[in-house]
Amino acid sequence: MDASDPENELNFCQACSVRNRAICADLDDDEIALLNKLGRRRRLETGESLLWEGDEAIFVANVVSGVLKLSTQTIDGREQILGLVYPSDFLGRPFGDTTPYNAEALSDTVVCVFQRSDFERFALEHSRLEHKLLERTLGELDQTRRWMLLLGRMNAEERLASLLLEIGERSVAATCTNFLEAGPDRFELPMSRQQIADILGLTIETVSRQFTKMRADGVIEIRGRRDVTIRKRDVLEDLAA
Amino acid sequence: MDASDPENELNFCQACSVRNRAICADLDDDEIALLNKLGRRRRLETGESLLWEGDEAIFVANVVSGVLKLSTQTIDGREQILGLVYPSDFLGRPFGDTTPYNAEALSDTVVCVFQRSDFERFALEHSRLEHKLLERTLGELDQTRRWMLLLGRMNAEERLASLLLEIGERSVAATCTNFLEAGPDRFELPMSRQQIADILGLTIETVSRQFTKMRADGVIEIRGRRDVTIRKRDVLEDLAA
DNA sequence: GACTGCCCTTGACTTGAATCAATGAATTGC
DNA sequence: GCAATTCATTGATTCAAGTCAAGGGCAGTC
Repeated sequence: MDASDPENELNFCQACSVRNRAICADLDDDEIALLNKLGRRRRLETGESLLWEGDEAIFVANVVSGVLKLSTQTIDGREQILGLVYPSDFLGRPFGDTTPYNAEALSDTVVCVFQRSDFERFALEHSRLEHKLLERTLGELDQTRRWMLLLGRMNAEERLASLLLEIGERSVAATCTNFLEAGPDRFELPMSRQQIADILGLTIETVSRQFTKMRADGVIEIRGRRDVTIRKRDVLEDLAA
Repeated sequence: MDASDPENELNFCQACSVRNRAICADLDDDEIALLNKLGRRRRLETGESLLWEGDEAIFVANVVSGVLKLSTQTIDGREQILGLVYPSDFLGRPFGDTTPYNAEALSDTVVCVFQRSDFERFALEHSRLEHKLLERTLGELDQTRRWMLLLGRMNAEERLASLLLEIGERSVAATCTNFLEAGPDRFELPMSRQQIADILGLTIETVSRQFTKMRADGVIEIRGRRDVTIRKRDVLEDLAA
């Protein structure tokens, strides 16, 4: 048996890298052992989907590593990304019949998956888990609402500035040492220009023009396509306002 | 003592009109009696605020009657309405330090207010309440995310169509018999044109033009400023898509 | 190292919503 | 019952972002 293959570990929770940050954080060893039996690890490759909007809600999951996007679309195919999901974040719709969004891996990803029915039963019996889930859901709601101000009232420049600042924060928080190792001022974009457009409610061309403008103004530096360095954080923060 | 004044009733929960729909619905009589001691009723006049964004989170509340708006704004004053809160809905930010939005009454309103600390203590000890709150928060998150598709990807016509359909549904659900008594096809708008603009991320002029266009197309009928009748529901649903 | 394909960028033009400005209609107060 | 005020509509114009179209550059492959 290969201990480096997460699916083969007998108690993967013990060695879980998000053990102290995910909703399982407050559980004691016995509870963790029980939960461990209910879940299983699953790898997703870049571009692979875990949930489809409108499907019966069968799974819920914790993200162990990687990034996923949550999205929805209009009937005629315009996509809107609803949020990004980083390690230790929770994913899926407990206590509901249908999945309210698509979830697709933006990078190679490992998730810890539970049958929704198993998870719900466990949650109802272990209120500490349910409490953690409540706190997390309330936080997510706050963040989603902040995003509404961006989508409803900000222009293209303000939107991109806000996103860059947020990705900087999140990529540090998610990895503890983000792999470009330069704090929130240097990071790797986890998504394409089109996906950035779908997050910000813009088109790919508008996003590209804003990147060009910010680079021309010396606010950011871009190496390759995805390696971003913030050069004038104060200016960026003013823009995001 | 005047029993019609909610603030003077000894056990207002017993006669509460949202008792079976609010988060208190699953509590037994003993629990209700306890909760009753913690809360107090408060009247708000149209335009009066209950919560201010950024303030320390001191209160949480249930809406008993009336409608409130939740809003936030950019530094330079552009407002975005984050949601409408109807009877039986929950309001405020438990398990968080600061209030994430402004809450203002759109009509004369009665709320059932709790000190956040009291409410949290009660919730932690009564997991049925906490479970209800979790379900409600998850539902709110779903709805907020659906709204992101509107703000990010829909044009003015689609936005107004979506809002009219939603207000129709909500005003029936909230009042059981909405007072114009004609189901989801006739209802009173609980807000001004400016507020509709702030909900939809548009300007008042654009909203007004869309109303005019829908009326000209025979899709809706408007008497006065706020009494709306849906004449061609199918067309409106196609537009909202 | 050139071929291939996919992103991404840039330019030219269009368009939908915002802005600016004026008028009209409803509500409030005197 | 009329003035005052607020709210809503309509028109003219501007502008930011979308659309359409053409290249450019990087990554993988043979």
